[in-house]
Amino acid sequence: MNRDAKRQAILDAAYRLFRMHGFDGTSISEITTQVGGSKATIYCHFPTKEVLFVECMTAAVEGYITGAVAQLDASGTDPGAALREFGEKILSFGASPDMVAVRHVSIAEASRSGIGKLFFAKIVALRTHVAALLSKFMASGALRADDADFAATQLRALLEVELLEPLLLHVREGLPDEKEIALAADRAVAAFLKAYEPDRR
Amino acid sequence: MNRDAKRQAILDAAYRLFRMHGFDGTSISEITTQVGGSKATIYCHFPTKEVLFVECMTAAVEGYITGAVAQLDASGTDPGAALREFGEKILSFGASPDMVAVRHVSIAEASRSGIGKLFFAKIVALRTHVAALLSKFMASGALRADDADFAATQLRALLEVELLEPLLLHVREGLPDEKEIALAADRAVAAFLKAYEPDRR
DNA sequence: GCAAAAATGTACTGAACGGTACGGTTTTTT
DNA sequence: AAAAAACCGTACCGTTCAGTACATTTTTGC
Repeated sequence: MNRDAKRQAILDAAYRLFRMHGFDGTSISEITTQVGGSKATIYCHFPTKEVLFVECMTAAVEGYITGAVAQLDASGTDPGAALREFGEKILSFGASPDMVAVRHVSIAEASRSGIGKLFFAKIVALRTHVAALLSKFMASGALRADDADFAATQLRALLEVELLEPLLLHVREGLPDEKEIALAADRAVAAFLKAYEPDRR
Repeated sequence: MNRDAKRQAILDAAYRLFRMHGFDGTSISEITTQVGGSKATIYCHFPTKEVLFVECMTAAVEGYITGAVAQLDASGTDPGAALREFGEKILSFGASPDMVAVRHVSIAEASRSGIGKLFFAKIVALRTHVAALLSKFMASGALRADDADFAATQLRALLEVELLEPLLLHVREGLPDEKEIALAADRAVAAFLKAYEPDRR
């Protein structure tokens, strides 16, 4: 195995364990037994446990935004259809067990090495993309003209409230099925559209 | 000091430390130095560290809902004014450093002894109260008739999204000032009212 | 005032963990 | 093939921690 491949294997195993059991709940020895080799090998790639943690969580969070932005389709002309489709995709992505776990750890270890700040920055980046789409609809008169960034924030809140909080609080587990996701996206987008429909006078 | 008083003193000190540093970050010895006495005393009141944790977090979460419901004033007749007032109160309460810390720990230790489930149950209880208020407005025609429970959920999402997430992710600290809270409540309630205004036709 | 119950201090156990040392082995590079 | 780098296993160090044992003192109930 290559040096880089080894390094990546360590990161992968560490990511999986950190994601499942958090920072304190994961021991270096555990990582070595998963990835093979010995502790010394890990400490020749990463100076401390915390550096290893930050590095693999950073990569995971980077993947989060990349995957989410890919769901955005700016070609539509009807806000309802476009937002519903985006909402379903983003929910089935963001409510997946992996992503819930990443989010969980990001909050739990928020004060450790700025992993929370990083996660927040990624959310802001995603919001910017959504805001651009909303801006387009506002310019065309399909939506009421208003602060597009803030509208994107509210849309995210409406999308996430129904499914994400129960998952984060471990009240339910597993990926909700398609019907449920579609329903949640529908209810959120419906409220959002009413809140941002063009003024009727 | 009374036996009950001692027990309460232990709970208070433990609560403060757990709230600040989480479960793993707090040691029993630390609690003893804060409360006086020795470890043996703690272990004669609580069988394990986890039981102590659950007991004081449970009390804290109970207080959460009690304090929040007390903010509800069902006497008003104008939804905008009533919800804005409720929103401001609930935000300045829920965004306080103590409550943010409780929420933080509730998520971080969600899988430990069902503290997450308990927290969720309390949120549902609060939602029920808000839904009753919304129902009243829906019945009077001040709001569009719809699922009041779900409307309360969406209202909470809109209220919390602007201030709470940055606090949970440690992107900002301290209690936001009154102006900011009023603004956040205003924006959330404005969107909510638009989404739930009676149909005009 | 006395007996029972509870609180206290100290010292300890046993286990887990992060991180290091080191000598032998494999892999890569030149 | 030789030299260099990376890898491996094992043993170890120092520390921290939950929880216990026990003898002593304080508080409480009658």
